Amino acid sequence: MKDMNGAASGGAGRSSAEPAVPPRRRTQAERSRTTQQRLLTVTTELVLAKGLRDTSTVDVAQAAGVSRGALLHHYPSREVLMQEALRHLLNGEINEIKVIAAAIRAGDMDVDGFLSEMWRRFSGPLFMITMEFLTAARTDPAIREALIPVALDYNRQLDEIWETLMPEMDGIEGTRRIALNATLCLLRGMGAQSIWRDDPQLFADMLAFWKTSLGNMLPGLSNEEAHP
Amino acid sequence: MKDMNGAASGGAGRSSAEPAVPPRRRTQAERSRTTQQRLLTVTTELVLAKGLRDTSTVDVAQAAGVSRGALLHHYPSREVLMQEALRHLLNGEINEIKVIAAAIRAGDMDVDGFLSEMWRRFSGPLFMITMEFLTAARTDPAIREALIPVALDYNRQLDEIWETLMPEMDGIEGTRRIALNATLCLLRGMGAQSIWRDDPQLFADMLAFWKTSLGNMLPGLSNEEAHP
DNA sequence: AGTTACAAACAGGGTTGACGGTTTGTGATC
DNA sequence: GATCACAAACCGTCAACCCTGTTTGTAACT
Repeated sequence: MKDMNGAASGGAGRSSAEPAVPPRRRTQAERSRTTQQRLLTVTTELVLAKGLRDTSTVDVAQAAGVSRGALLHHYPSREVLMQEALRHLLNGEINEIKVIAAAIRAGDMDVDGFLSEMWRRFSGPLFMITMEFLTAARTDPAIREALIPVALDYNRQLDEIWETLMPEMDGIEGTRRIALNATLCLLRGMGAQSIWRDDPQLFADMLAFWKTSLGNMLPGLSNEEAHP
Repeated sequence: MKDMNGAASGGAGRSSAEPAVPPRRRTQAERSRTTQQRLLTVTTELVLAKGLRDTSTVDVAQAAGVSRGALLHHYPSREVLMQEALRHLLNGEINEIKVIAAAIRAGDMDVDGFLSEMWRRFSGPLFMITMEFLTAARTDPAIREALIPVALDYNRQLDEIWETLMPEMDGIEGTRRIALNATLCLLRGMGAQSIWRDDPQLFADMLAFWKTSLGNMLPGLSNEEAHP
C-alpha cells in the first residue's frame, strides 16, 4: 500500500451480473462534467471533515475515485481547485436562497420562518465550510479573490428577500439594510460560537430575543408588539 | 541559503563599542521566560500574518531569532506550541478585560462605551488570530482542547462586566445572559464580515442599531428611550 | 558536576506540479 | 460506414521541496 496516486477502484466497476448493459457510451462533455462535479463536491466534503489546509490533492483524488493526474487535468493546480470548489459551493447556496425567495413571494414564509430557515443554514455544515474559506481568504489572495464576488452576490439575493419581507419602510433611510446585515452578523457569530459551545437552548433564546428586538425596532412586521 | 535551522543572527549582536557592559549575567529562569515569551508572541504574530496552518516551526524560530532546536526544547512539538500560544493570547486578553471591568465598576464607562470598546477589539488583529484558532479547533482536537476552557473563562469575565452594567433585571430570568451572548455573536459576525467587506459606515450603523435595540429591550439602562 | 538553554545536522514523510504514456470519444476522409 | 488522425480524459511515476521531530554536541548557569 505505497502508491497514493492510483484511483480508488470502487466507482464504475461493472460486476459480472449485467451483460445486457454495455458501458453506456458517454460523450466527452458528459464525462468531464460528472467528474468535475464529483471532484468539487468531494473537495467541499473533505474541507468540512479535515479543514481547508489539511485537504490535499491526493485526498481529493482518492475520495473522488480518480487519479491525481486526472484531477490536475481538470484543475491545473490545487489553488484553482479550491477556488472552483468555493464558487461551486456558494453558487449552489445562492440557488437555494432563490427558492426561499420564491416561497416568500408566494406568501408561504414570514419573517419568523425566514430567520429560522437562515439559522438552520448557518448552523449546518455549509456554514462551517464557508468559515474555512473565509479564514483562509484573510491571508490567501487566491481564495479571497474567489470569495468576494460570490459573497456579494449572496448578500444581494438576501437583500431582495428582505425587501420583499418588509417593503413599508420609507421613513428611515437604510435601516432595513442595516437590520439585514446585523441579522446576518448575528447568525454568523452564532454559527461560529457553535464550534466551541454547543447549547441549543441558548441559541434558540438568542433567536427569540432577536426576533422580538426586530419587531420593536421595525414596526410594521407581521408580528405583533412584543415589548417585554 | 539552504539551512533553515540556524537562528537569524540579528538579535543580540554586541557591537564593538561597548566594552564596559559584560553580557549582563542573567539567571536561567529569566532566560527561559524571555525566550518563551518571545516565541509565543512571535507565533501569534505569524499566525496573524500567514494563517495558522501556514505558520511552521521554522518560521517561528527564525522570526524569534532562535534555532529550531531551541524552540523544540521549550515546546516539544508544534502542537503544544500552538496550544500555548493560544492560551497566552486569550489569557492576556482576559487580563485586559479585567481592566475594563475595573473601569466600569469605577463608573468610568457605560454600556455605550463598553460596546464601542468591544467592537474595537473584535475588529482588531486579536480577533483575527482567535478566528484562525477557532476554525482550526473545529477539526483539530488539540486546538479545541486548549480553546474551550479559556473561551469559557473569557465569557465568564464578560458576564461579570455585564452584570455590573445592568444589575436591575430581576424580572426576566436569564434575559441578561441572552442579551450578552447575542451581543457577542453580533460582534463576532461583524468581525468576520470585515474580512471580506470593509465598510466602516455599515459597521457603525449596525452598532448604533444594536445599541438602540438594547435600549428598547432592556429598560433601565443609562440610555433614554430611543424608539425610532 | 550536573542541569539547563541553545545550536546544528539528520532522517523520514508528505505534498505539489510536471511529464510521458494509455484509453476513449470526435470528426474527417475515402 | 469503415478507417484514420486528432484531441481530450485519464493514469502512474518522478523530482523538488518543505516540514517535522530526533539526536548529538556545546556553552551557560547552579
